[in-house]
Amino acid sequence: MKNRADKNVFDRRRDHDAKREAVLRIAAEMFNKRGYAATSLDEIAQHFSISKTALYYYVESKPVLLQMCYELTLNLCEQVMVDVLASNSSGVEKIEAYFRGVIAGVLKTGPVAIVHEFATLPKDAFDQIHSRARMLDSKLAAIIEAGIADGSIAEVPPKLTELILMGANNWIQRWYNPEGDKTLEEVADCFIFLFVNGLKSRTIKAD
Amino acid sequence: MKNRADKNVFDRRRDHDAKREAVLRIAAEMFNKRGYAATSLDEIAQHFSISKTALYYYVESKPVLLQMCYELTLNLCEQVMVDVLASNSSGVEKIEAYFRGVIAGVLKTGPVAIVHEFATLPKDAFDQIHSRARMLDSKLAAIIEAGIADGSIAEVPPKLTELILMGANNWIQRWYNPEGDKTLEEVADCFIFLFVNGLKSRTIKAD
DNA sequence: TAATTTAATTACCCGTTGTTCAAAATTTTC
DNA sequence: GAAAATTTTGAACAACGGGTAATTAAATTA
Repeated sequence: MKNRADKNVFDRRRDHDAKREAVLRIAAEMFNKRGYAATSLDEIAQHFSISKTALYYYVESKPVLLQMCYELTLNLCEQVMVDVLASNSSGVEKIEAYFRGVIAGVLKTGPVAIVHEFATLPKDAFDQIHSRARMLDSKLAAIIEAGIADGSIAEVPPKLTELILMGANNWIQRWYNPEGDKTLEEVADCFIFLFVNGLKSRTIKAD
Repeated sequence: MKNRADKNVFDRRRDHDAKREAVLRIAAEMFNKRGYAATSLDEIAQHFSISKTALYYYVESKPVLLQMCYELTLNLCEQVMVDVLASNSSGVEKIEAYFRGVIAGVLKTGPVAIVHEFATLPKDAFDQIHSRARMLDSKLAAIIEAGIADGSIAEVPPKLTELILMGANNWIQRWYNPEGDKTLEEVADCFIFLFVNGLKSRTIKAD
């Protein structure tokens, strides 16, 4: 469980930003695995073998910590979305590229969207995060609609499909273990295969 | 938000079991939406307009309440699994039947698996719930393996596929709103279509 | 080495929340 | 209507968790 790399960051060299980032990363990880409310600042501090109070040198408050986790994730997702929209590929290909990018990025760099616990955020932060998340949702749904129009995607309800896809994606963070026997690429491949090709075996290749 | 049917249950007629069940149901719902730690007994009590203390007449403790929610869900899922395994249909069909049954049952009758927050359960309860959940997981994976063998399912990694499917399924409880414009059948249909047929549009039908 | 800045700690406050207990209120039974 | 059983409440407790203040320790600069 103990990550020596993270710990060494706190070995008394002055590197405020690096430490803040380390805190953000494992906070996001713990929030994802156990939930925001169930994760105490004490636990986060213990992970670095420092006192709870020391965290306040890097983070304003627990809600703000959550907010920063969200922002890190949203920055990444939005960037992936921009790249995807810039490409002139078909609808399915865009969906595939988006989730591949998000799975690789979010799970690799650590910080992750601690899915939908933003009730405890300060009002203004909540509004901001919430609208950014909804914007991503609607862009994804729009891609699906466009995919149906361009003939690359079957006739599915776009909004519902988007919710299901996001759900499957969000859940990955709960069980994925970097030290496990599955690489990120394998997870992404399986994810994409399931949603694009489906479980059903096909003797006739359509592509 | 207020459910008059639930509330009337508490109008001073003696029906211990009915009241206990009502508590279980909305507790499960709140746990699912907000998370276990983030849901206080006060909030649950307020939903019925009774005092927090009154809950203890029906429930031993908060952890045990969580445990009972899990058990309700596991009972349902295991029953669906038994039915599915009893049928002599192909692998894909079994997968389809399982998720259709679980989506309909779990989301309709209310009580739901408050996904993976069992860290706070009493040790023995934890072990019990955990092993039952893992048993379901492995049975699902086994169905996928069998489906690959019988030729109805494409060559996917069974365990990974199972995790992704379960994730998508678990997440539904977070966003599904019975008062919304989508029926349970529509959700199940979309879910099944995505995983069985995939997003990709197909002019050539393989079945 | 002294002075200053940066980190981290200890001790403490306070609100929330799970839980208990004795007492009150209500319903049922007789 | 009285007595007994069943519900519900209100007050109080203990533990925990977020947050603050004062203090100490370390590291940088000079």
